[in-house]
Amino acid sequence: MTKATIKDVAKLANVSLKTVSRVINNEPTVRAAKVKLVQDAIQKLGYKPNLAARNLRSSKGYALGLVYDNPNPYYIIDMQNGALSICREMGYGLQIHPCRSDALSIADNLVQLVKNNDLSGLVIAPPVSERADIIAVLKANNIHFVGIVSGSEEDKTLSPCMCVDDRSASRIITEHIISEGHSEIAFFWGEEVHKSSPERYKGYVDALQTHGIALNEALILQGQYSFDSGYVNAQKILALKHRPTAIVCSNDEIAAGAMAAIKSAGLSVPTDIAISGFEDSPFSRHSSPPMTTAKQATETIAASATKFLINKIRPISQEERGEETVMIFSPELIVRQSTLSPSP
Amino acid sequence: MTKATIKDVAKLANVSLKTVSRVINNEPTVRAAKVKLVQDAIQKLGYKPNLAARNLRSSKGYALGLVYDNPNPYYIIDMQNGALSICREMGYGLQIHPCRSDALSIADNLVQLVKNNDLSGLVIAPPVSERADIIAVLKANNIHFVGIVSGSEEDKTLSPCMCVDDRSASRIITEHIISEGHSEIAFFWGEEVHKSSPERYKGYVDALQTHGIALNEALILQGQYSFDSGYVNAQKILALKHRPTAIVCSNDEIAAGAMAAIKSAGLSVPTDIAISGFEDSPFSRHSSPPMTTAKQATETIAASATKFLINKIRPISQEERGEETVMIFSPELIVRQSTLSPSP
DNA sequence: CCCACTTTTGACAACGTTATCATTTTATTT
DNA sequence: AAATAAAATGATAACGTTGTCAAAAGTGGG
Repeated sequence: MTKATIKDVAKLANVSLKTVSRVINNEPTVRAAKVKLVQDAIQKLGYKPNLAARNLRSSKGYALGLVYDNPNPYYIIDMQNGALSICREMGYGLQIHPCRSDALSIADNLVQLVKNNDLSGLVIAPPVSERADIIAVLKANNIHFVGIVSGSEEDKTLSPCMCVDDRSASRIITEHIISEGHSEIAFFWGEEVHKSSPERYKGYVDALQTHGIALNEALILQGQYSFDSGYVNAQKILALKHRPTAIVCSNDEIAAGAMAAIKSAGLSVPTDIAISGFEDSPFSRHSSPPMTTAKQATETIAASATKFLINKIRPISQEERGEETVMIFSPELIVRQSTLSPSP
Repeated sequence: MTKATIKDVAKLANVSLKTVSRVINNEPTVRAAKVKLVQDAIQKLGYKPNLAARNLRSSKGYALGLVYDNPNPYYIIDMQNGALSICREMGYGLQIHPCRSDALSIADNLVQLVKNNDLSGLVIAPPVSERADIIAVLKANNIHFVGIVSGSEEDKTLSPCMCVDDRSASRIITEHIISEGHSEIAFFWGEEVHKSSPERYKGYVDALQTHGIALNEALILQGQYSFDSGYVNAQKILALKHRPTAIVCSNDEIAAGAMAAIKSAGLSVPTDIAISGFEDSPFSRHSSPPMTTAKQATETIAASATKFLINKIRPISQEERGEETVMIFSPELIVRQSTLSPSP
């Protein structure tokens, strides 16, 4: 009773072990009548296949791995939830694997991870997904994976991947700001290791060019994806003799930092300086004023990536299959007060 | 080369399969000389045990599950990282399992989860860990687990568990506020399903009693662990003809909401009303003014829980063992401007 | 109704490990 | 040095599933 095996099921259904196995894996070559017999027996015994045995014989793994190196908990959680929703649907477990993408040994670590935990594949978030060397090692070791990356075209190299079109989104944000009457617009970078940051920068540049606004190097500041970075950079901007009237920030945290700096200098957002973020973190809605930002459908993207990966891994069951290797997702502009010029 | 097995190792080391197995599982009854032989062979071949085979034969699982139902990403991430640090050290994988603690089927789901994914045990965060019915089912199904709960004594029932002493921490926060000269102090609850909230309430009451301050029902408001709840409740408080001079909030998000409401009513924190939170979320440091709060060592707690669980699961290897069934952790008071009365 | 052909089925080996228990080696006692 | 106990080792049988391949059962054409 504690543990029904295929043997028990076979006995009860009066068929061979192999036939039961066939039914379980719904192989097509079993007569309908027997299928029913077996299924009833399975039902009656409450039989559950033994994972270990199955994996041993078929050399398949236990779960998928989710690899990331990202300081933003909101982002990670969305990612996890997206991946998990599909894993559950498909009967996979999900193991998480945060890591430092700048560690030297990371590629080997990932290979180890897969072997040691018998994972069937990896879903890899940026920026790990954007490191060509790591990807190469994975491919060399025949590890199934799918990456989530920033960027729209060029990087077919990194396939298979899900792409987030940060560039367009950033362009759209910037154009929104321009349409609010600004022409002196600063840009705050995040880390360069995250490819999203250069992409977002490109989008900013695109928008300026389209509207014939010249780039002003003095208004473009390097930094990290952090509150403090935004704070510090905003102070620098405030110290300029000729201040910009808007700042496009690479993410919400930077924007929050910038906003704090501006307020503590006695100025106001958006009247004195307009601010935009990127990511739509919960706090962007709660800041005062609420923050204009771009919302990535992180959960959806992670879900798509996971679905793609599982399809890739699975013994091509009939129709499913044939999804694209590269899918593109476009973040959505969310306009809030932090960029809305008071009506004249 | 692709895959070395025990057999290969045995051949190279010129010993039997079983001896190799013994070395791998460091069983004590192998002569040092042979151990060395075998280890060298393992080294040379780059041998890695096959998880599936091992699990099949020994009917053990190879990953732990982390179960939680908590809307706070910072908390979850800390939990995950704490658990993961130990898992890695001990060679376990970690599967995550967020869930709705109010779902009826949750206990069964957990049992399924363990069976389907061959998990060796569960680390369970509140509030799931606090539901006696779920715990009972787990015990009935012989599933190894450890819970993380709020509360200091009474609940030996829920053992094995790691306890967070929310009550004392809340008392300490409240006493700090009293020592700043307040005596009209409101309290904002979180959800009652989280046992942390009643515990924190008790701590608040303890402090008032100790200092001979009478409880004022009008200042005690139900709510949820959310920004909006804090906002709404603060508005209610502000509408009172006799306003309190401080609010003790059940967590940081509530506090952030309350702070926002107070500011948008044109009042100031802490001059008009002092505010305290609980949890030390990153944004509590970045709010203006920065927020007094209590910091839970979430990562440490999760790590301890995980270590405990693994010790429990493992074939008692010599010395290790004998940890307590109930461990208590005390959050630490962090004083920031939101409760500091301006010096007179 | 028989033969060739396709579909369905089952017997048995195999996956890589650990458990059991008998055997050999080493240590201890007399 | 023999006898006995203790420790170390190995041969072989599991664990529960799927892969292989041959046998059995249908199907159709003549």
